[in-house]
This record gives sequence, C-alpha cells and structure tokens, in this order.
Amino acid sequence: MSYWLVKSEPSAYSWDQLVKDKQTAWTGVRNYAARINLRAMKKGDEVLYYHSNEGVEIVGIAKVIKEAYQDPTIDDDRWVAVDIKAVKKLKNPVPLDILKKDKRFANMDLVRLGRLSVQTVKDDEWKMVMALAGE
DNA sequence: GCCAACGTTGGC
DNA sequence: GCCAACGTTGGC
Repeated sequence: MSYWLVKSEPSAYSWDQLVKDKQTAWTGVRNYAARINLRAMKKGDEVLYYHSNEGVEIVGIAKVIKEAYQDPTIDDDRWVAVDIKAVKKLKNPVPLDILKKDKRFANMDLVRLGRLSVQTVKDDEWKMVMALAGE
C-alpha cells in the first residue's frame, strides 16, 4: 500500500466537486514524472488531495479505485489515467506554508518539486500530515 | 499579475 | 546530444 498526492486547481476541479461526483477519472496528466507515479498506483492506495493556486493546502483524502488505463482524453496510448474516489475531508486542511516551515517535510515532493502534479508521499510523511490535520 | 522554477522543444 | 529559447505551472 502506497501513498500519493495529487494537485488540482479548485477552479478546474475542486475537492467539493469530487465529493459531489463521488469519484472521478484523473485524466489530463501530460508530464513524464507524474505518469510514472500514475502507473505505480494500486487499487486501494490512499491519495492526498491538494488545492493549488487557491487555498494552497491539502484538503482531503481520496482512494485509488481503478489502476492506470489509457487516458481517454487523448488519442495516444502513452498517457494514462486512474480513477479515484473521495474518502474524507480533513478536519483541518494542511497548508503548504506549514509544511515548508516544518523541517520534517523538507524532503517531501510537495515542498521540493512544487510543479509535479502527481507525487509520492512517504509513510512517515503521511502520518505527520494526518497528525497535523487532526486525523 | 509577476516571476522563479522547471519541463519541453528544436536548432545545431 | 547539448543547450538556449520558450511555455507552463504555481506560489506569492
């Protein structure tokens, strides 16, 4: 079981929208490093849901319900999508600046590789985020 | 809205 | 295959 983090701009697809839809196809990833991560996702893996641009914080937990398949939004079998569903909203969203200030997160992809849209989250990072979120 | 950081493209 | 130029992302 692995942990991940996906980013979305709320104006494009927010956490609330995911809750409303129950689940969604995570399509449109066009970045090599992000694709490696998408392909490594397994059914049941848990995913932090992060809002970029607005909020700039981790807002909820999602879960992988369908492993990588060809992205239906492009006619090119090199790109993949996964399906995720909403699990729960965090009691306390975890803002990026808290993570940046906390040395324990200095090596977290979210802090180091700001632009990567699908990231890995280590077990200890997951636990620390959960603690900060009051979960 | 600006701009730094990073990925991608394309000329050589 | 290198690297400059360009485009995009995303924090501020």
